[in-house]
Amino acid sequence: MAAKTQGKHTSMQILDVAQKLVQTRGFNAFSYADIAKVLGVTTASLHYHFASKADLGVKLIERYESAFGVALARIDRDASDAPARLSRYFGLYAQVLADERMCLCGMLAAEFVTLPKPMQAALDSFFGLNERWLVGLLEQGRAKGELRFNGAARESAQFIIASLEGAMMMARSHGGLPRFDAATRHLLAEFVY
Amino acid sequence: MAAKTQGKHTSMQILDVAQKLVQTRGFNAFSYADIAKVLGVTTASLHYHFASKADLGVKLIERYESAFGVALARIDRDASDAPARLSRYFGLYAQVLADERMCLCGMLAAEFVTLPKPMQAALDSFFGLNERWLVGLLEQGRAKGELRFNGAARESAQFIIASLEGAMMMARSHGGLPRFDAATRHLLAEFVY
DNA sequence: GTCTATAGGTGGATAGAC
DNA sequence: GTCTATCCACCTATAGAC
Repeated sequence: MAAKTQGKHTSMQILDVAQKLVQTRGFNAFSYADIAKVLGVTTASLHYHFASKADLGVKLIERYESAFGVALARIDRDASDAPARLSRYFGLYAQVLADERMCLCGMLAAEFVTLPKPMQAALDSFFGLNERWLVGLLEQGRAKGELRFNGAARESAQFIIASLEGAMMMARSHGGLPRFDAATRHLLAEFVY
Repeated sequence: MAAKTQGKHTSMQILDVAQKLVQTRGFNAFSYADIAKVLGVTTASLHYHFASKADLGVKLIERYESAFGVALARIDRDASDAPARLSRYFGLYAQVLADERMCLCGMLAAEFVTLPKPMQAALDSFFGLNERWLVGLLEQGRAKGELRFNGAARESAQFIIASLEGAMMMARSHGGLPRFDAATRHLLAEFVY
């Protein structure tokens, strides 16, 4: 741990704190002052790193999608059959909820109409990534006889995403992690032979 | 239409406007000024009818739950078999979405941790009503051989509620009514013989 | 019941010193 | 990069006249 880590530090810390705030309270219910309090800096300093709240929001989503992409690649690498991959995919969401957070993009989806356009576009991208990955998994799984579902894979993919986000949202206020786990068992029972 | 409707008017109008605002923007993203603008009154006047925003929020949920209870009773009266009742139940949600609104309580569930305690308690009550009604429907349907599901009815009821709220939330920003309808077809296919 | 006026607070954001 | 100081818009809420 010698050199090589200048500047990155603060921006990353800001994103970490902001992400947690959005995941727990929502984009409209946190302020620069909230972040500043946690990090012991002033709001003016935050504006140096992220000129506007909209800018911060976009960066938040982009980083989240990027990390999600890495996690999906790891699943593809480590798990070979479709049922195992699907189960691991559900596990990604469960991990977030176990930390008492809502999915960043699920929370933002609820606030969608109030968000700046650039954030809406970034959200489209995140859900697009999820959908494409799930569609690939579902089609491959069905072809191999590992998964079952009727109709277009896209419809089932959208249903799975919506159910996961909804289960997360409801679990956070009513039922906790057990309720979410029950939901994923439900989905696995439906899609896995 | 002669006498008999004094005072009720404004309070109801306020609730109507506020409800639409919460359903589209969320509780944290609307203000008394927004309501005042629509109704052509001042914010001071609104505080006469609802002393605080928290008070308004509670009344909003209570009225919503009350209307929901009436709708459920109507379903029980008009539809006799479980599949028809389930389908009608989904239709309640679809109607809300068709007006480009989120379920009032689904939206508030996303904001749960930021809400005043009395609003949280009112939300508990709303979801309790939904759950109990669904549990009754599911158990009766299974007993009659009209519906199929494994395990406790409560788990399936919670799964259905979460899926509906999630599908609504996602449909509002990504996919619209067709996506929600696809989700309900998915659920019907799963639970109905 | 609705108004004017205003209090007291917080929001995001900027200028300029260090 | 971080600070102090500040702007201006908006928020919830109240007092008191009408």
